[in-house]
Amino acid sequence: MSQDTIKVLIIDDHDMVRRGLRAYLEIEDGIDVVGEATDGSEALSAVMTHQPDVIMMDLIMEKVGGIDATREVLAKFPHIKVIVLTSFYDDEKIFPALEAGATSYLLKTASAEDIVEAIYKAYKGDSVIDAKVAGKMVNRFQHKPSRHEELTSREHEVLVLIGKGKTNAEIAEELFIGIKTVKTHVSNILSKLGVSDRTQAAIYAHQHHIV
Amino acid sequence: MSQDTIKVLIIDDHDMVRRGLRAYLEIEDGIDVVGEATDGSEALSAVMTHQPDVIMMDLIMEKVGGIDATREVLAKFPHIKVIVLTSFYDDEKIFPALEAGATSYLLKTASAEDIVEAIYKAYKGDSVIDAKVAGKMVNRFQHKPSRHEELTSREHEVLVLIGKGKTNAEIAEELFIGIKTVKTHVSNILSKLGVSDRTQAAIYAHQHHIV
DNA sequence: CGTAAAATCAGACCTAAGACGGAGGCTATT
DNA sequence: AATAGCCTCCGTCTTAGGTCTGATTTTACG
Repeated sequence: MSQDTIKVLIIDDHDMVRRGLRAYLEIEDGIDVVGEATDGSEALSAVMTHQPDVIMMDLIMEKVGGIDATREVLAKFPHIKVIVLTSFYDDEKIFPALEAGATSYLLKTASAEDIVEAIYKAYKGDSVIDAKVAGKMVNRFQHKPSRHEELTSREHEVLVLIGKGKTNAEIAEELFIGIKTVKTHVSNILSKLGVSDRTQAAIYAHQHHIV
Repeated sequence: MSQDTIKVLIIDDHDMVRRGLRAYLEIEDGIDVVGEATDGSEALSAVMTHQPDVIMMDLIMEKVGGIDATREVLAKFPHIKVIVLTSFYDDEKIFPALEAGATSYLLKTASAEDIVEAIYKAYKGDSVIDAKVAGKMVNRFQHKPSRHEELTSREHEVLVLIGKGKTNAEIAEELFIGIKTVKTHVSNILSKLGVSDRTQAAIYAHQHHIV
């Protein structure tokens, strides 16, 4: 479409960040910031209004998060490139964002050059992944499908209750099963997660946001 | 000192945020951005170099966090006003920051006007606390000193290890004390936190980000 | 229909965890 | 000098947690 200038839409609830980003991008001849939105819920209409080529997307916003917004936008406009630009790099954010179709994943510690470069690359169809984030991705591919995905639904249910600090007796009562059965589930959970007691399982549950 | 212009130092590891902030402040006649730092470790030297009246301080930075930096700076320059400007508003950040001597606490969702106003107020000695943060403070005063602050340093240490999933034996080994002693500490921790077993204590530790 | 996985329960067994009570040494504050 | 809080440790006792082996029933799938 636009051969020379890339139309960029900024979606971020931090006014300050939008300002900073604009400052970066407005001095670039090849880039034109065509609009802004302050929440994922405004994303779709902003996209329709401004017809951007690239979206700079924050992940954590008041109403609708960036991941959902990305999914929505790409469902209707699959040609748009979404660059995630956020402060966080934990597993529970990165992978859903990429699954939702984000092209690149940058951290807000990125420099102006990094960001400008990422936009040009995204426009060409290339991806830029922050080094810290890339490290996480490597782990993901080297190892496991996040062990707890192997849990059966019942085991998952039990793990959630462990994560809430329930005792076996309480779990049994809550699930209308016997304590012996709960113990069986707990044992299976522990070995599947590769941990050695319920406390570590509870920690696992919290670190993986299963609570 | 400076009757008409307030000298402001920005400390934040997000280049973009620094840009945005500068954009806000540079159009203000009464405010002069005299310098920047990208990490808490640079804070002290930057303060000595630029002699600011007000510091805009991010909390989460690579090496030295904003809370420690605030403490350091105020120890040597108690007349400086520190405005915390961050994305987070959980208990474990807010209160330590205020205890460290921060004057105001703003979120990065704040508008230009909010920030400019906060700087003028801070310079006069007034505080500005974001509404969301203020809500947390009210809770704090209505209720409790976040139970775990009653923990002794040793107990806190033990709680951290519980939060890492260690057994009593492992904790004993790691702290060079007897298992019996660990048990005593654990018992005290449980009753102080108002929980009934180590698993709940571990969950508590994670939810309050003491890990 | 046959098979495999999931869910349920049982008994025997062992151990870590936690409660309770008591106690001595250390340090800081008054 | 004395009080108070913290850290350390001991023994005893009870129970919750966890393993292992094994078994029955239900559910799902080809």
